[in-house]
Amino acid sequence: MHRGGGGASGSGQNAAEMRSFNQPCRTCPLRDRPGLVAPDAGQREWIERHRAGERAVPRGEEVLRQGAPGDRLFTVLEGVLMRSRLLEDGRRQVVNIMFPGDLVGLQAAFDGEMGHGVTALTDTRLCLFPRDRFMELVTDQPRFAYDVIWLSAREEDALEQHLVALGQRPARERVAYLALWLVERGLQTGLVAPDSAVATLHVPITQGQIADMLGLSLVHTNRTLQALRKAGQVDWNGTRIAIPQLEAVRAMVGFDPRGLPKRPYI
Amino acid sequence: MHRGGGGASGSGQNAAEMRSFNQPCRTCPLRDRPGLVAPDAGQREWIERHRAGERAVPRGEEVLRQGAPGDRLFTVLEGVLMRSRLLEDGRRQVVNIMFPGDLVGLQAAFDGEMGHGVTALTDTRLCLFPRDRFMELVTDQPRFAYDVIWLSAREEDALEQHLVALGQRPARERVAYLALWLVERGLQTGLVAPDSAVATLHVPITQGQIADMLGLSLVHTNRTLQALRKAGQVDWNGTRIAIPQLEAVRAMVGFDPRGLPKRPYI
DNA sequence: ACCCGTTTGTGTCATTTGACATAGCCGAGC
DNA sequence: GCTCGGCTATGTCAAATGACACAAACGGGT
Repeated sequence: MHRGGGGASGSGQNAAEMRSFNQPCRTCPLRDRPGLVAPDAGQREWIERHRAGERAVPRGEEVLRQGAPGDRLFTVLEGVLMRSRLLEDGRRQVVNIMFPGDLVGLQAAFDGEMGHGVTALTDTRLCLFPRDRFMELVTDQPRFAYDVIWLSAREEDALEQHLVALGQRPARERVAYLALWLVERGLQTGLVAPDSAVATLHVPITQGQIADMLGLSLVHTNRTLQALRKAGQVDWNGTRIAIPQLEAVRAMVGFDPRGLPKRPYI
Repeated sequence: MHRGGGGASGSGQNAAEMRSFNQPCRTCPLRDRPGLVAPDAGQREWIERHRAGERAVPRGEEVLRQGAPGDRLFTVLEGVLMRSRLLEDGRRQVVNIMFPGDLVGLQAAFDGEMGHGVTALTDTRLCLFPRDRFMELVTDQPRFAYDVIWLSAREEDALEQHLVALGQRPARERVAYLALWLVERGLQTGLVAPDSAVATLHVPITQGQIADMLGLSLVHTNRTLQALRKAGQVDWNGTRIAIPQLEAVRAMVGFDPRGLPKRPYI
């Protein structure tokens, strides 16, 4: 993990640490998110029939462990999570960051086993579907099939963008890219105020996690963050990403505004 | 593209360079591939009704151009293709390599516009679906929806693996990883003889393309290839990837045998 | 057989990034 | 208020990788 240094943490998580409860879809916190299209009443009814309630996961907790059986799927209702893969020797790659509305665990639903772990970066609420019931939903209701494919395609697109960043961008651009990507996702999901002078996303992410996402060493990540801060381009401390000149950073990173259609969710 | 050097190519491709023809699904070349599960007669009938014939694309030709309208999808019937993204300034990231049975163009079917280009590495045959007809197929026939989601999940998994390679592996491991990944895909799709003493895949890939896939410079890629060759681990020339000790390389790369379930196709 | 553009190979040097060591900081728990 | 562990910061040095320049091999077209 982030090239030496750092502790293993490990964190003895178990299902008991999640609180479980149930709210009707009518009151789903996703309903008013600006970048999301809410399902209609008919769809909500189907969802309510197939889901298995909600889970609250506190910040830092592992939601799904790599290698665990892929017997459930989640929609993120509230909060931000991190998806990461561990190598045999302890190196870690953070693969993507998940925002409200995102569907988590799809790949393992076929593989049988989670290829990556999922950890809550903030306190989080999740909407749980047992695998089999989810599959019923998808095969019985074409509209959901369509939406799942839609979400899949978007997730794939995000991974492609990250791949480009890792493959082609030097450290500075890479960090700026990630900051921008996160803020844009925040804008989409209503976590970033669209009108404030400086676009700002509040999420606690350590420099070690940034390093593990961007394939940089912890030390170099630290120095790059400072350079960007001094240059006034990106101000990223442990809990807050601020991008003073959004347009300038968009230009540096070659931001593609195509990435902002309204997203469905389930 | 591969950090300076190299030519732009460009290649004046147009639809006229593809030959178009039609074969019944009964004779689809994918039917006997070892790692694929063929659709049954009922499914074939639906596919035949929705597809718009085949295309033959010669090696080197661009099948889909980045930025083009995403109004069609392909299943790869024969051959190997490359999916890549161009940055504004000419840098290029090869995102993935597509094998027989893979579905191409799904993401653009929603975005409206191709986020990446697709180029044939070998002479290729494709099975074409107009976007709208494909969507009908998926929404009318749950079985297809399931398979498309399955393929999506697998593609996502592949991109995650590549992401790990770019983020966490040094050049040598990276190249070995890619060689292994390609050979395993070849085994799965019947392009690599499973019983031969040395696992070998015949695909013309230039060192520049390898560099652009792994985020290495052309020169460094060249040197790394030579090192691996001298070490007897991977023998990769422009047209042929041979892995003398498959197990040794699998160990070096931490190969996860979970990745080899039979794949559906459409 | 010849030409010419592409691809591969090699030497030398510059730059980026990583490693290690250490110090300051900050929040959680006693 | 103190201690402790993880996080952030900084200095110095080493290693991996990239840049440039050029030569040799290859391959397709005339």
